[in-house]
Amino acid sequence: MESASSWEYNSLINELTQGREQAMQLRAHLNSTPLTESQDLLQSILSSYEKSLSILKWSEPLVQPQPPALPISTVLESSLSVDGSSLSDDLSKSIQAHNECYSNASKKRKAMPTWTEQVRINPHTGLEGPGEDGYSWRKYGQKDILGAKYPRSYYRCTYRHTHNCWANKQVQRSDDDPSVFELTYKGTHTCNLASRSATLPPPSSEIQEMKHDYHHHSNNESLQPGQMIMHLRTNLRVETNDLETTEERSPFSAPPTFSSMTGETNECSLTVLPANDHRFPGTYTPSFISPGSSESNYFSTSSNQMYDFKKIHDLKHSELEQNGMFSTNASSTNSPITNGMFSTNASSTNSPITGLEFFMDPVDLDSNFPFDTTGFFS
DNA sequence: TGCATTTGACCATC
DNA sequence: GATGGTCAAATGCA
Repeated sequence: MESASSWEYNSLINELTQGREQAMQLRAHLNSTPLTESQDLLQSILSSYEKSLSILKWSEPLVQPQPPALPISTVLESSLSVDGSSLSDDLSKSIQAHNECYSNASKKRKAMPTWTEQVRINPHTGLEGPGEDGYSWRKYGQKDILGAKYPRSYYRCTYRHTHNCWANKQVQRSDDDPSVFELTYKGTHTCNLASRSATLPPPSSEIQEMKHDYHHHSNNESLQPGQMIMHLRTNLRVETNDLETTEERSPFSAPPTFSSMTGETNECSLTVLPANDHRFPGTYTPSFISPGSSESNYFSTSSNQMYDFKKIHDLKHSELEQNGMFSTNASSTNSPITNGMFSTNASSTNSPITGLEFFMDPVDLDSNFPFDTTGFFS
């Protein structure tokens, strides 16, 4: 069904695509002369185009049913981690793969959606870990797994009884790389933002232990934000399995790249491995971290709550202001790209992912779109 | 004292 | 019977 809005949508896609192509040409020219600042700026332009295209493509009216929402971090990651010449192709393939995966998964539904993430603890800062998705988890069991070097921990949402939230997750430390944790999420949170604890609980015991070890053996090194971003970009890996349709979830959080699909089991695996792609200087991080001071003033892009971004996206500015989610303060100085930057707050009590930044290019945000970065640079 | 974690036991599935 | 997942009493901590 072709409509005026559809035509406008396509025009917008075309315009953005054209702008991106031109920016990429400019980058090719700039590559011959190492002008770091210009390239950073150019990268931010490209990122903006990619994000816009991603969002537009995901928010396009899809053939029913829509795919389940998947981590927006992976959407953003995908748009940045591919080489500059095939961004659209990769995104299209990802969307197609995701849709196929979803289609397969729908044939064999299980009781709860299940997906897996792999996260790595930063050896120097301990900034990344499985307990840092913004939700409040309560450990209810630990089990030695056959063939696994480390025990598996079982967590459930703290608000299981109070808010009837049946989200679970399992944390399994990797045998091959002890700094890597595999997180298996089962079920989606129904406790939502409003039910989350204002002061988030401490990270998983495994993470605290790891952080202790790392800090003990390291020389109190700390990575600069850019380094942390690159580290995260290099190590972030997200897999999804047996994703279920959840109407409340948004296409904004769909995974961009399905590296593998196992048709027989209807398991869909997503791998986002930026690997050694250093062409993009890390203008994203996958997680928004709670400032820890309010339940409603943060959102995270972690797997279980990617749809939060959509919720925020759907909010009118007035609503955002009323909720105190954002206020204007663009005077951040700790980044080469200062305009329109999200920066995570380092005070989240249960997250070692601190000090990370989420850059937003000016074009992404309405000039009236308020953000409060006041507490982000403490 | 209340809450979170630990850990052995129990249950379900293959 | 083996294994994974969950329960619940015991324990620890602030």
